[in-house]
Formats: sequence, structure tokens, C-alpha cells
Amino acid sequence: MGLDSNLKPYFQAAVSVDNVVFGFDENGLNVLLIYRGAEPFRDTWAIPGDLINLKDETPDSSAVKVLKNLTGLDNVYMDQIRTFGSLGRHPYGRVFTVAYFALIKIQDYSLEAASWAERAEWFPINKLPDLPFDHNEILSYAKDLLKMKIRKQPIGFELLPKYFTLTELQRLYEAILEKEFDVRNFRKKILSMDFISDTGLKQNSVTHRPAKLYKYNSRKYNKLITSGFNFDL
Amino acid sequence: MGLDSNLKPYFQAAVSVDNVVFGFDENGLNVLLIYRGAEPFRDTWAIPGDLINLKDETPDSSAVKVLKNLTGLDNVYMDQIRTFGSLGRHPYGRVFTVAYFALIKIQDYSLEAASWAERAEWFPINKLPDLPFDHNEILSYAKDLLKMKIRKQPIGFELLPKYFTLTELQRLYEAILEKEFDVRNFRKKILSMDFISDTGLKQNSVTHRPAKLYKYNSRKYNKLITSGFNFDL
DNA sequence: TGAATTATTGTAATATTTACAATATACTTG
DNA sequence: CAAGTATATTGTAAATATTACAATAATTCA
Repeated sequence: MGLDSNLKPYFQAAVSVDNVVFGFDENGLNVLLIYRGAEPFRDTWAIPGDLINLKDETPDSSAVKVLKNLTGLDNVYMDQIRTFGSLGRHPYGRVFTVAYFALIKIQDYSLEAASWAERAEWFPINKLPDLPFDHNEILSYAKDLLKMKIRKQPIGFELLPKYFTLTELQRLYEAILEKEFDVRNFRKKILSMDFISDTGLKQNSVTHRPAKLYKYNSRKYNKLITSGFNFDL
Repeated sequence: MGLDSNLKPYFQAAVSVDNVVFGFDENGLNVLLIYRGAEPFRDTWAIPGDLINLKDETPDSSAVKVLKNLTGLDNVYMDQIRTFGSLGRHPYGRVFTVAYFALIKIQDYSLEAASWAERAEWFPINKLPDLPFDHNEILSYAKDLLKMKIRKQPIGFELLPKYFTLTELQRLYEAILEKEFDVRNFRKKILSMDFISDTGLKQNSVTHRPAKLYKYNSRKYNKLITSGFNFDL
């Protein structure tokens, strides 16, 4: 490869993925962090990620793999955030990282499912520790993107159980958007969009009036957008 | 660096930037392409880009440099689109590319300013040649992002001369969003947002009633968004 | 001066958003 | 089993925003 010899200096970078995993429970929005067992930044909490294997991995496939290893979950909503590549961001050399965010149903996740020996824990979004590398910055972008997307696309449902109550849905929006909605107006708006359906079921084992359970109807949503509908909240 | 020896296979990637440069004139929306003078894909039209120099460049700085070399322009609105890194996308090896888009005032751009020996030309958005690498895909993402952003942020002005008419602004929105607006409603909406101001000037050397010239008032816009205003069109 | 060309403006009907509080349904406790 | 506790559910009127629609104004040109 004589042709390439003057290109050598360019082919010395590593590329990683970092995956900001969001989950939602009764305490609000959470982020999944790992406790690093290896250098650099051993023994600190960080956003889960990995170097991309150049032989056979793409950023997308690598991000999927990181999540699978961490949670055992597959088929999860995931989206690229952006790429970070400042000069000093990694102590071992030039490592560019492609950041992703994932939305998982926290109820589906079991800590035991993690095949890695790594410790992973949920942190409430407002009680995150200081993070290594440029992970604080990545997280900040992730939050912004989530805020933006949840108003435009029906991705809130990815964070809720299959069957959920309208109150849960409202709490989710409130937690992410950091603002409160009027109960009546919120319900009116959501129901008028007509892509969540009443399952006929109700909560049980609650100590008060049980709420109706709804589910997201992606078929109806897709029908709506193909006919020029634009979700907005 | 014994520590690093098992990391070697990871540090073999190159990272490039590709910059989708948009310009707007009386014919509509245009994209700036270069005619490649070097391999790979010599003698084809492509999105301008470059490999990132790992010694001292970041994706952002490299994207700025590409634009500067190409147009002589500085201080241009630019935004990261996303990163593309499929396995076969570059014939020389694993090259990840961070795609950007830039919005320039086409009137400020002179072909002569380009310091490169490269031929550059504007192509109407709907008459683009087939592009090498994964540039068709990048362009498609760029268009989508532009469509999305222009409805949410006052970036349309980046594509117009400092002083512009409301008709020009409307044509710009129509070209990008590929739909037509009612003249009266468009003006009402734009003017109600109150961040473009009448300069008191008028077009001259037109062969019909001259239009008023307006300019974008970023001070007013910034005052609005800090007080919770949300641009939308 | 009239023809041609583009710029500018208003109003009524409809749809959406907002603000606001009373009633319903379950469980728990005495 | 009645009263208390807790959350779920629902409607309406006012304000605001969106839509649909066409006549008049200002300039140049012949």
C-alpha cells in the first residue's frame, strides 16, 4: 500500500460509543451508570461505552452491543446524539466517541442480566455524580435531545410499561420537560391524538381509586403520520 | 506504552468531516459540491470534506477549516448532523465521517476565494448528481435536519443577505420546506414574532413596486427565548 | 397614461390552548 | 358499614392562534 503511506498519520484514531441509558420509575427520570473496573478512570461512575472493533463493528452495532451486555435488552429505542472529539478528552490518545441515548422500560431490566462483571446502577437525573472524560457534557446533550424529541415523537412510551396510566404518562412528561401540566388539558391533548388506547383494564392493588390502563398504539400513530399528522406537546 | 499494546487494533481508524454547504438564491436552495481531483473517486462531484489531522484538529475545527478553504468564509452557521461509519464506506480503510451542515449567504461567496485548486460549484438541491461514498445518505440527513431546524430556530436568515424582503424570506421557507405559504398569513406570523425589523430601506432597480427591506434582529430574538419563547413555523 | 408586475394589507370562521374545581371510585380505619 | 383518605376522572368558557380568502398600492415600462 504505497499509496497509503502518507495517510498513515490519519489512521491512528480510535472510535468509541457512549450510551446514555434513560429509565423512568416512580422517582422520576434515571440514568444508568457503570462503575469502571479498568483504567482510565478506574473506580469512578461513568456512562457505559466501549471502543469500536474496527474489524466488524459500526457505531450503531456497537451501541446496541453495549446496551445488550449491560441490560440484556434488545430491540430498544436508540438514537445517535452527536460525536465528541476534543483533543484532551481521552488520556490514551485520540479517541472520538459517538454518543447515543437509549430509552428502556426500567421494569424489564434486571441488574443480574448484565453479563459483564461491571457494577451498574440507576441514578436519578438530578443526583448524578461528577463524571469522567467529557461525560458531563455528553449527558447534558443527551438530556437536551430527549427533551426535544419527546415533544415531537411518541417515544415516551418506550420508558413506560406496556400498560400504563395517564397519570404515569403525565409524570413522565413532567419529569423530562421539568414543567407541570394541567391534568385536564394534558389528558385532552393526549387522548385527542388518538394513538393510545384504553385496554379496558384497571390498576389493582392500589389503595385508592384504580386508574384505567392504556397502551400505545403504534399502528394508529403510523397511520396518522403518513397522512401528514405532526405530533407536538 | 506496554499498557496500550492490546489497544493497538483499536487505534487504526481515520476520522473525516464532510460539510454540506447550503446556499439560497433566486433559483432556490443549492448545495456546494467539489469536483474531486484525487483518489478515491477522482473526477466525481462530492460533498467537500477532509481527514481530521489527529495532532491538532477536532471535528468542529476541521469542519470550519474545510469551509474556510472552500469559500473563504468564516463565522458561518454550522451544525453537526451525525456520524457515519459503515464498514464499506471508504475504500482505504475504516474512515468514520462526522457530517456537518453550513448555511452561507451565497452573495458573500466568491468562487475565486477558494484557496484550493479544487473546482467547486453550486447545485440546485433537486438537480444533484449521484454522489460517491455514502454522500447521498449524508445529504438526505442534511436536508431533513435543515427542514427540522428551520421551523424551530431562526436560521433562515443565515441564508439571506443582511437586508432582505419578506418575499425572499417566504421563498426561502417554501424552498426548504417544499410547501407553499399564504402571503398574508406568512407575513402575519413572521412579523408577530417581532425579531425582524424594518430597516426603512427599499429595494431599488427593480421593475415593479419595490419591497421594504428587513433585517434579522438577534438581540430581540435572544431576549425572547430567554423569557421562554419558542420559535415555530 | 395605461399596462405590467410585484408588494402590501384585513377580516371572519374555525380550531386550539388555556385556566379553572367539582365529582367519582377505590381502599382503610374505627 | 360509615366516614375518611387518596387518587382518577371529567367540562366549559375565554382567550389565542390558525386558516381561508382578494382587493388595493407602488413602481417601471412602453
